[in-house]
Amino acid sequence: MRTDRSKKVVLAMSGGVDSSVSAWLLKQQGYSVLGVTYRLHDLADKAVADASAVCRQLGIPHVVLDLRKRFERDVLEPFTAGYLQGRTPNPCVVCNPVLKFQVLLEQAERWSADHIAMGHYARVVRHPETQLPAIARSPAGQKDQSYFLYRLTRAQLERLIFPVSGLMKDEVRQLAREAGLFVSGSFPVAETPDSQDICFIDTDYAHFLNEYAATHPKWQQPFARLSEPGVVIGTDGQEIGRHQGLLHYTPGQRKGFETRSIDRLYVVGRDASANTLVVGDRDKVATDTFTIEDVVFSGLDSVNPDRRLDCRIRNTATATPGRVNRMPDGRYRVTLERKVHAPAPGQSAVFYDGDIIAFGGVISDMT
RNA sequence: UGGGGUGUCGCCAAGCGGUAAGGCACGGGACUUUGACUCCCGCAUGCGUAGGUUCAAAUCCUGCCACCCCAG
Repeated sequence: MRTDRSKKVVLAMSGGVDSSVSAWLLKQQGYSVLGVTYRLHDLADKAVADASAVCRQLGIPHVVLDLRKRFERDVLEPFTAGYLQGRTPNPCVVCNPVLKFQVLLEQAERWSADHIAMGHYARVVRHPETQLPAIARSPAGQKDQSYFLYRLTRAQLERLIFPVSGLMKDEVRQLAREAGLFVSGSFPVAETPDSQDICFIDTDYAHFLNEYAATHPKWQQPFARLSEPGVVIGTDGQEIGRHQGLLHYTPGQRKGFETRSIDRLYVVGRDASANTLVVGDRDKVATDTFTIEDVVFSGLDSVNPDRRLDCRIRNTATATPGRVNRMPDGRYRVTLERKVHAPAPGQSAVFYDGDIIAFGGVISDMT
């Protein structure tokens, strides 16, 4: 007799603590679990081996999907193109809805499962006003990952389960210990390090982009240009130092260039045509207004200019209250109650109604 | 080779006789599923060079070297 669809779930597994404990929890709750591990790039071998070991231990089926082609097309290409346009892209924000969660949905269809699951620290709730499904912040505070999930589609949200959503990170590690989970090489799951930085880069992004460009002829020329050293100027236009190639800088950055100033200086802007880097004092890169585009609504399906919401322009920072106003061209103008440090075109601004994500968009302009 | 000025870490730069501040860069950590920011730690046995004065000199004196400016 076939398992009831409503008790079947497809879970993405990375071999880390969060997804491994998620698998264990789902099984405890009586779900029939299918573990899925993605091969997104060539750094994925360990994840595949580790996830496989956990699945074997839990006695759940495990499939490995080679998504390298899709990942390159849907994540790497836009990421690379974004840097070329002088933006500061956030690959995770794209990868989640377009690839990771979408593939789970596809796999759930194939496996006749009603649910998909991820080991993220976030909750899925319904907004009390609209009854729309939306991501909400995790009670785990510091570890909350809701910011990276604001672009998930309604279809993805409707089926989504976050098994560790009510837990703190150390509680998850404790469960891993109690469950006696091990990854490959008999290394305890509880001791695996937290993931951090871009998953497909093991050096730094500038290094990665140059190598990527080297193997993709169409990118070679433009990236060579972005790697040419040039002049650093102050906001008054005076030359005060040298930079090592505009590719290495993003708004608000303080490091990586040399000046003959005795002050701490931050990247204010880049002039690609003149190959100059403009730097200034910290207050020069703080702003309380900017524009977002490509907006995705979640908990709310529209927004009133009077509505006060909490804005996050990066995952880690505390939120800043503010309002948004729809412009004739479909973009939204953001006005915050306090200045924030260096919002960058290409980065995302996510608006929360309390703990629930109302909507979010991509920063397009600093004005 | 007449006059004036300057030489302290890769870059700025304090110090002005009492035993080398600070900022940037750089290296290492913390933080971080994006870029950044932030926070810790490290970083000149030596102050252009050779002597001298002094209990004690980057700080005073002298020679030399280098660079800059003015006057040729």
